[in-house]
Amino acid sequence: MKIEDIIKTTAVLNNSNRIILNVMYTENVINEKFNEVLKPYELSGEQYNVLRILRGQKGNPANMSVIQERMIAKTSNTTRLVDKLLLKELVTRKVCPENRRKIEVLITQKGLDVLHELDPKVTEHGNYFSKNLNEEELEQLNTLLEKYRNQ
Amino acid sequence: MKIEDIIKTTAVLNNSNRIILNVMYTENVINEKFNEVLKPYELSGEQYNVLRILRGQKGNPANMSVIQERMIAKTSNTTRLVDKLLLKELVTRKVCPENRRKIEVLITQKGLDVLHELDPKVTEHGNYFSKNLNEEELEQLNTLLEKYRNQ
DNA sequence: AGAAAATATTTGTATATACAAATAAAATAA
DNA sequence: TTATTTTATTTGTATATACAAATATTTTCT
Repeated sequence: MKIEDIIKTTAVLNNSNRIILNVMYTENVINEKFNEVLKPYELSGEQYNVLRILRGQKGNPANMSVIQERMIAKTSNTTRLVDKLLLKELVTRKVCPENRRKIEVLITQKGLDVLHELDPKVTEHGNYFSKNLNEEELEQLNTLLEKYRNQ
Repeated sequence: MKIEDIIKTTAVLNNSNRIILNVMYTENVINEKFNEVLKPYELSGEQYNVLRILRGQKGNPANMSVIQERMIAKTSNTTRLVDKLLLKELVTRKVCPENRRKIEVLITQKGLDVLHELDPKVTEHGNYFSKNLNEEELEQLNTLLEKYRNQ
C-alpha cells in the first residue's frame, strides 16, 4: 500500500518526503509486529536488543558504554534497561574490580534460554516482511538505506 | 556506513535481519535530526505531525479519530498530543454540536505561522538525506519499502 | 421507551525516550 | 600530593508510547 493511502493525504508528495514517511511508517509496522512476538516474554524491543548484545559477548562481560554504542537507538537509557533485565534475572551486574567506574553486565543462563526460545520467532518475524522481496531486491533495499543515511 | 559497523557486530547478518536493523537505525537517524529542527519550537515530532494533518484539512475541523488514522505512529495518544498543542495555542478544540461524542480540532493562525516558518527547514531536512540518492534510486527506495511492508 | 451494543474520547498506569545535571572514580597536570 | 579534567554511570524530569479500562454519547434492538 502506498504511503499516501496509509496516511490518507491528498497532497502530492515528492520522493524526498515520501522516503521519510515510508521509513518512519515501516519502522512502526516492524516494531508493532515485533512487540507482539516479545509480549509473552514481557520484554521490550530495547530490552531484547540488550540481551542480544550480551549474548554476542560470548561469556565476556559488557559494560554500560559498550552496550550503549552497540544499541540501535543510541539515546536509550542503558542503566534503566539493565535494571529491568536484572529484576527478571536475565542479567547480572557487578562493579568492575580493575576500574570501579565501570559496570560488568553478563547474560544469565535464564537470559540465554529466553533468547534461544525466541530465536525461531525472531527469524520468522524477519521473513514475514522479507518474503515480499527477492534476494536481489533485499540486497538493493539494504544498499539504498545505507547510502541514503550517509551525511 | 554498513549497519554491521554501526552496531559493531562481528556476526554475519542475513539480508532479512539487515533490513530490520537498517530500517530501525535509519528511522532513528532521521528522527534525531528532525528533533533538532523542531527543538527551537518546542514541538515533538508527533505534535508536528498533528499540526500538518490539521493544516491539510484546509479550514475544516478534524476530530480525534480522523487525526489518529492519519498519523504515522498509529498508537499515539491523540488526546494528549492535542492537549499539548492547546497549551501552546496552536490548535483549538470544541465539542461537535451534531455529535457530542466527537471533538472538533482546528489549527490556529499561530499554528499555521509556526508551520510556515518550519516549511523550508523541513524541506532542507528531507534533502539532507535524499541528496545521497539520484531520482531513480529515490523512486526505487520508496517502491521497495512499500513492497517490503506488504503482508 | 428502555436495554444493549457500538462509537468516540479520555484517563490510568507502566515503560521508554530525550536530555540535562549529578555523582563517583580514575587519569592527568601543577 | 592536591587540584583539575576526563570518563563511566546514575538520577531527575518532562514527554511519549503502549495498552487496558473508564466514561459519555449515540445507535440499534426488542
